[in-house]
Amino acid sequence: MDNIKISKTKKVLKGERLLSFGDIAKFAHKVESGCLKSYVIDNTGKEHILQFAPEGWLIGDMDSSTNKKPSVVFIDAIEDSEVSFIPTSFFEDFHSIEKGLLTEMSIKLRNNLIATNKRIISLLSATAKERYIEFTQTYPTLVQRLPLKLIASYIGITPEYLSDLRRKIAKQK
Amino acid sequence: MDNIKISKTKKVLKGERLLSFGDIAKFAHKVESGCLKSYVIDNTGKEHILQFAPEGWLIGDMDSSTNKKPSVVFIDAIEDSEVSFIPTSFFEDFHSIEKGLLTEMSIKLRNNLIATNKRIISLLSATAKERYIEFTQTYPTLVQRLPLKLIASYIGITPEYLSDLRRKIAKQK
DNA sequence: AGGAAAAATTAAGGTAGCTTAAGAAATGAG
DNA sequence: CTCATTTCTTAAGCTACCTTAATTTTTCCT
Repeated sequence: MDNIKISKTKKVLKGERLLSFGDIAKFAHKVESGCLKSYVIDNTGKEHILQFAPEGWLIGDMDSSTNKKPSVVFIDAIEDSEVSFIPTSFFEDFHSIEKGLLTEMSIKLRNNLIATNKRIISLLSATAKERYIEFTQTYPTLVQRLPLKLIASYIGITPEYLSDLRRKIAKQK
Repeated sequence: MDNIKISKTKKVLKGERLLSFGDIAKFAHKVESGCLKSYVIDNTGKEHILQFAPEGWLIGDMDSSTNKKPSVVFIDAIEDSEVSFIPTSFFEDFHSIEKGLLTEMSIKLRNNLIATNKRIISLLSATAKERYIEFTQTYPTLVQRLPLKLIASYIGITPEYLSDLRRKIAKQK
């Protein structure tokens, strides 16, 4: 959260892991520079990206940190990054949080929920092509910055099929 | 929210609509009895269910009510229900909300976000069969109560294909 | 600059899940 | 109880998207 100054920032290199499957998340992270991703790995070994976190974004596993459960997600740096570590104990008990901060948190939770719901709508009701176009419109800066295979993973298709789609989209112009 | 007593409850009949595409949501709803659904309709005219709200649940379109946008979702009663109407003005400005209620809301937002994230994981990384089994385990009472075609819509498949899956699941026992 | 690694493309063949359509079963209204 | 409506099932043919694998292009490292 913007108000939390208690955490030091740390440099992490591309490829470094901040949370692993099975861990109980002790920190959330605010990205100061660079970019992180959170993702799951399915039965067949394939990676599915839940979130990208470029500068200014928060990332973590709320289920693990809130409920002290082993995490089902991984969090890795996908660029060299500077990241602050926010102890999850900090917002464990909402009752003990000062009102201003709680308000700020609620707004973030609400916005996050709205965004997450949009993604569900998209996954349920749009084709792969539509989801790709939507992604490029919603996150134009990420499109320029991230490998296509990560974008494919985020929108729920294979890199090969995304490549096909891009060719078709380019052709029809 | 549990604390909000200001809203009267109203009976709504199966099939009645509480929110339509294009409306700006003026109310959220707490279901006292019965069941509601929220859903979108895609380009091809197909319905995709975002949420079921049986007794005790809240339902609404947060994006529309927060941002005063025309809604992209519909909310209908799927059983005869008793529903309370919570004016969205009530939680429009988080700063003006009393601390206890804000805490309660934050916890609900957080839990909702955790659940919503699980659904994204499921949509990205599980097969239709796995999603169906997951649904029956997560919402056993809804499975007994709802038409299968609504469950199919929620997990993102057609009723015909769900029927196939159920036959295969039954056979392999 | 040069070689290795990562990312992207292309193409052929495959499958999960969809479409259409028709019939059977269950539910509901009068 | 009966007719109408909704739900569920079955099956055949189809398509969006996947798998595998090979090639090209780009990026990265020293």
